[in-house]
Amino acid sequence: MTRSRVTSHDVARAAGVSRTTVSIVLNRSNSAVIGEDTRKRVEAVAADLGYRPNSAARMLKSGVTETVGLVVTESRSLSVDGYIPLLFNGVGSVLRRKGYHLLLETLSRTRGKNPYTDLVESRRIDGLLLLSPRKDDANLIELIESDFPIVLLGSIGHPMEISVDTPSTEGLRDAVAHIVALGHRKIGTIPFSPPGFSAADMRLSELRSFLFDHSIPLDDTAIVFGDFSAESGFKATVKLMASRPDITAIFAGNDTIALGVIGALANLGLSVPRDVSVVGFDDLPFAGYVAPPLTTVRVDATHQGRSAAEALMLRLKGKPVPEQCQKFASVFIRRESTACVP
Amino acid sequence: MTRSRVTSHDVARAAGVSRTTVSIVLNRSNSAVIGEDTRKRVEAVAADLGYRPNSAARMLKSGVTETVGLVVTESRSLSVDGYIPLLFNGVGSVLRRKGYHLLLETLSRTRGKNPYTDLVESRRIDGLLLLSPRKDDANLIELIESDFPIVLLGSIGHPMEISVDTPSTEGLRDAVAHIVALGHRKIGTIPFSPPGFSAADMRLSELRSFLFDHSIPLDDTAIVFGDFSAESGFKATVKLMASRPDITAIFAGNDTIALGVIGALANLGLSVPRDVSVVGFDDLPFAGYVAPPLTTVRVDATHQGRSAAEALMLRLKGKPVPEQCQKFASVFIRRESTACVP
DNA sequence: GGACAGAACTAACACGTGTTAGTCATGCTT
DNA sequence: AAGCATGACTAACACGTGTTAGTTCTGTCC
Repeated sequence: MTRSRVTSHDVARAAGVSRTTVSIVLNRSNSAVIGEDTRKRVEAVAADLGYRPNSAARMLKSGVTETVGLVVTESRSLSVDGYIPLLFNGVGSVLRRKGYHLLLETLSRTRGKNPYTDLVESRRIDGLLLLSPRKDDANLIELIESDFPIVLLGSIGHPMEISVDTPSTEGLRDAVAHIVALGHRKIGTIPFSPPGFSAADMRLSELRSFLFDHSIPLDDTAIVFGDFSAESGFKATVKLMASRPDITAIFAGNDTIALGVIGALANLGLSVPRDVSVVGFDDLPFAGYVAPPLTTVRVDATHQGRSAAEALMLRLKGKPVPEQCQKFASVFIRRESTACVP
Repeated sequence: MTRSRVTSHDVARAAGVSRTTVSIVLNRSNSAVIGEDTRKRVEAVAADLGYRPNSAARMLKSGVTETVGLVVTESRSLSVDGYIPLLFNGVGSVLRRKGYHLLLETLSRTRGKNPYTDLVESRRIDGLLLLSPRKDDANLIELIESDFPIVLLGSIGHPMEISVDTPSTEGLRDAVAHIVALGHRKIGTIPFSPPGFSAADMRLSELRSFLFDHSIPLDDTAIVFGDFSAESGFKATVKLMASRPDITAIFAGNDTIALGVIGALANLGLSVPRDVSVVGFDDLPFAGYVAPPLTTVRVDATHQGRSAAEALMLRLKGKPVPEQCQKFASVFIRRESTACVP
């Protein structure tokens, strides 16, 4: 199309050898022994002509695309949550090092059938990273059981799955202990997504359970669901404080929501942390630098991305993925958005 | 590898026709007329067998990959700036509709030679979207002049370039007028990146010029460079206020930096907007929901992404890209992070 | 002196597709 | 009745690569 490309045939002719020889030299294959001088000459000519193997031809022949897909469901809303970019960074750094490419697929919920199956069946990718998998995804389960290399970021509890998950347990437990120690008893929460997403569901049930350990109930009036964004945090807080003005501490589903929570409280004339304490989640890069600096639970998104990519690389080589790479501890980070109950 | 795939050959045999007929039917080609009943039969068999054309073979034959590359330089730091995800969203929505795929490439600055040229020369993509291009990028200039389909997000002023840019002019002018009307005369700024990036450079020089129109100088002591992040905004503000405690208004390079600015001011015991006014940039989704809601200059990132993708689609079809699609006005958004000079 | 091993290569196939040129009926015009 | 357009297909090539199964040549061993 744009410019007539230089093929291995051209290199062969220019170097006065056969195309096979060129291929063997450039791929460092040892299916045949090539003399030192010939090898040098071929390499020089290839560099001189600026030869680049056509990736499509190579994929076709070898069946390997050196590409992995990263699928982001629209619900794990790409645009408003600061978590995903960090994850990209982690994934990207590993893939770059391994010479792999990343095919980013954003799903609209409307496309009902076979969302990522297309990628797999058209042989466009060697493996798949899937963000925020859903348990009720029949295509996904089929894909997992077909033994296609796939790594989940977040678990759906399937026995054959390989997942890299960030359970909130430790950090959240410490956060609850911290809040309770400060004297708070009337506690609300704004999960980062509507029910159905495993990570949010798990955080919510863990929160309930840890509070219960301190004999503090978390009833439905204290829960208003958000959707990743600061806007949802703002609106949920307005609703929450209208129905439960007695609340003195709020667990936000993520740091972005926490920003909205603080914004809404300020709008209601309440100061953080003097009147209400706020705990975030994720410890996004901005968390320590806003007003007030966010008390939060750190989940290392970049690390999760790296680990997922590394797990997939292992999987692509047919090697087993060690269990201990699949879980990360979270850590409670105390800053200044929490204080004693007024 | 995983499972022996079903090829067009299999479909042909199962339907009792030739492979050519299968290809013609499924591609709705009109290089030959196929009878209605045959067509139905082929389609039924293909669906039944779950046939998916092998993309590598198709690429090889047609020379079209139906993939575009999106290159993000590391400096336009993916992880800390909320602008890029919005851009992705815009790009993604267009590509999805057109049936294109997105190859995301993150560059590390260290890889000196031919960063994205590889993608192009290995014929892995049909076109390229490049974020934050640099004027001193020799590879880029060569690529543009080779007539490869490439759309820049941000301009480098090359006569042959096609770029989708978001000049800050209108919104920034209004923002300056607003700040001046509030009585501010001692004004500082924290650009979103070190010198060298065209967008940041342009915002800075426009800011200087608009201030000059009101006879207000912007000398070097009032400028501390940031790097997209809230952290950089925080630290730059600490430095700025230490050397110039007389400043009463700060133009932040983007909204994320503005968060850090507000955080730092709070840390210094200064309240926004009572003691110092802060103007953000971009109007990211959280801007209206933080405390205080950010006065900012709106730049529609999603729209920019969409337009860039559409421009590239046109370019790929060999059609001209209309000039008016390549520039967007910015809009001043007044919220509550600005107030009268104390 | 012939067998033989190995070095240094090459001819030819296969990967799965899209497309061009060609075949063979069949019905219609003149 | 000969020509001819048209409908309905198919054989065969090309895309650029990696690889298997040879082929030629040269020096060495019995």
